[in-house]
Amino acid sequence: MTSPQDNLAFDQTRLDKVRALKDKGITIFPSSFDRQHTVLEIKTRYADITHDKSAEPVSTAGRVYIVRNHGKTLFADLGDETGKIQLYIRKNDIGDEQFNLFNQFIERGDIIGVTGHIFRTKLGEITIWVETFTLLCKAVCSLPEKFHGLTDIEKRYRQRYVDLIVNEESRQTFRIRSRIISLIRRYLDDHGFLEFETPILQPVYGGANARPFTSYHNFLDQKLFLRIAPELYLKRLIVGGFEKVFEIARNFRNEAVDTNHNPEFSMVEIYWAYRDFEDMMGLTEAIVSSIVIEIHGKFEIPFEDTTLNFQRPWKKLAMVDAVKEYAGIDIYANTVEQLRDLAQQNKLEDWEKSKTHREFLVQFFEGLVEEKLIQPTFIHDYPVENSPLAKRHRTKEGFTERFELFIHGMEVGNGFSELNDPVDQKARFEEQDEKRRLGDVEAQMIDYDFINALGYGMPPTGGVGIGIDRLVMLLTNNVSIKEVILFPSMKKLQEDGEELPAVDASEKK
RNA sequence: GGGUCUGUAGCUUAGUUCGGCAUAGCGGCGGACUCUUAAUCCGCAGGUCAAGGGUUCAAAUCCCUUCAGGCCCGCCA
Repeated sequence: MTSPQDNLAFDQTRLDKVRALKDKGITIFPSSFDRQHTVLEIKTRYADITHDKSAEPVSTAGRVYIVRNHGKTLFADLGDETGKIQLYIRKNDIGDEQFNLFNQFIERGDIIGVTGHIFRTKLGEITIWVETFTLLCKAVCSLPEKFHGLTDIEKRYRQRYVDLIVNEESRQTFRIRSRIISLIRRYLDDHGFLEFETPILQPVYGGANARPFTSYHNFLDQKLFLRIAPELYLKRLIVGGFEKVFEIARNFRNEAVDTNHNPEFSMVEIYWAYRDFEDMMGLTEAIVSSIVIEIHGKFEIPFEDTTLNFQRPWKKLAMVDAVKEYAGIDIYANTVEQLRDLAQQNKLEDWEKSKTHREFLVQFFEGLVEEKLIQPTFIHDYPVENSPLAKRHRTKEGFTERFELFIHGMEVGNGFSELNDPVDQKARFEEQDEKRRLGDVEAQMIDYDFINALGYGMPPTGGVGIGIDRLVMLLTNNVSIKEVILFPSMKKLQEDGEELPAVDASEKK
C-alpha cells in the first residue's frame, strides 16, 4: 500500500540541480518574463524565412520538450500552448558560462524564455537562433519517455497535467470541449436566453430519477443533497416570469462509474415559455447541428467504425413505432401474455416483471432498440409512469409529450412539454414517493415548494437537457467519458488513514 | 455485482506457456561531437517484478487473498 507522499515523483538528481543553481545564486522560479511572441505567431510571421536570420529579434517562452546536444552547439524543442519550435544554441554566441549552464541544468520539462532571431536550418526547420535564455521554472519531476510518451490510461486520468503536457490529442479533446461549451452558451445568448445559476446544495433533490450524494450543513444542522438536476429550480424561474432560461449545470449522481457515467457530469438545461416538446426537439437539433458545423465544418463526422450524420432533420419516432421498426414488435397488437412470451424469447432481463403494455413497451425499447439508434434520432411519447415531470400527451392516453435524443445508442438529450398542472404534479410526486418508500432508490422526493410554485401558474413551457460530456465524446470520437472529463472520478489509491477537515468545537452539538 | 485482461527501472518494455543470475531502448550520470529532428558514438549507475501469504532446493513465472486500472456484460426507468 502506498502512502500519499509516495505519489510524489520528485527526482533526486533534479532536486540536486535546484540546490546547485541556488548555490550559484541563480533565480530558479522568477516572477515574470517579457514574452513578446507565441510560437504560433513566430511560425506564422516567419513562414517564408530562409536560411538567413531575420532582421528583427523575437522573445518567446515555453517548456523544453527535448534537447539534442552536439558538443559546442545544441538543438532543443520548445513548446507553448500554440505549438513547438526548434531552438539552436551555440557556444560561440552565448558564451561559455551560459552554454555550460544550459548543458548542465536545463533539461526536458523545464520552462525557459529565450530571445534570438529566426532562420531556417539546412534541413528546412524553422528555428530560433538563440541569443539569451532564462530559466523560468525548473521541473523537479521528469517527463515520460520522449517517444512513447504517457500511454498508461490510469496515469493519464489521475495525472491529467502530465497527459496534457505530452499528449497533443488530449489537449485537442479538451480544447474542443471548451469550445463546445462556449458555442452552446453563445447560441443561447444570441437567441435571447438568460443564463442562471441555481442551487447545487438542495434540501430536497429532484428533476431526475437518480440516487443523490448526501451532505450536511453544520451551522444549519441539516442534511443537504447535491443536485441531481437543476430542473425544478429553473422551472421556478419560468413561474417567476423569465421566459427563456438555461443553466450549464454540473450534476451529481451517486451511481455506477463506467465508460458512459461519471459521478459528476455536465448538462445544459433549457426552458422556453410558450413552447412545447416539438419546439424543443427543433431547438436541440439547431444547437447540436450548429456546433457540429462549427467544430468539424461538415455534418458527417467519424465515430468509432461508423459515420454520424447530423444533417437536419433528424429522424423522429414515437416509442411505439421505434419498437415496431427496430424490434419488429407491434406492442398493441399483442396481449400482455403474448408480450411476456416475446420478452422471454428475446431474453430480456426481468421479462416476467412487466404487467402492462406500457411497461413492456419501455422494456422492449430499452432492451432491443436503444443500442440500434446510431444516427441522431428523437424518440418521443413516453409512458406517463416513467415521466413524472412531463405533461400528459394531448392525444395519446397514458403517454407524455416527452422525447429523448439518441446518438450511437447513447442517451444524449431529454426533453418535454413541462407539466404545469400543480394538482397532477402533486399526484405524480406522490406516486414517486410511494415507490421511494417501497425501496426504489431512484424514485423522486416530493418537492412541495415546487408544487407550490406551479400553483402560482407556469405558462406552457418546453424544456430540454443535453448531456455535454456525451456530446463531447461524439464530437471528439472518444468512447469513454473519462477521456472528455479533465479529472474523472477515480478510486483513491491509499487506504491508510482517513484525512478529515478540522473540527470547530463551537459547532459541535 | 459477473466475466476477462493488465500491473516488471522515472518512461516504453522482454521474460510468465514449460520455475533456474532481472532484459533492452529512452531518460539520468561521465566522455566525444558546431545544422540536429526519437541526433549519433563510447562508458556507468538505476529494480519491494502492484501488495501480502503459500508450494518449492529455487518463484516475476505456479496457487490463494488483496489493491488499482482497461475492456465486455449487468445495474443506471
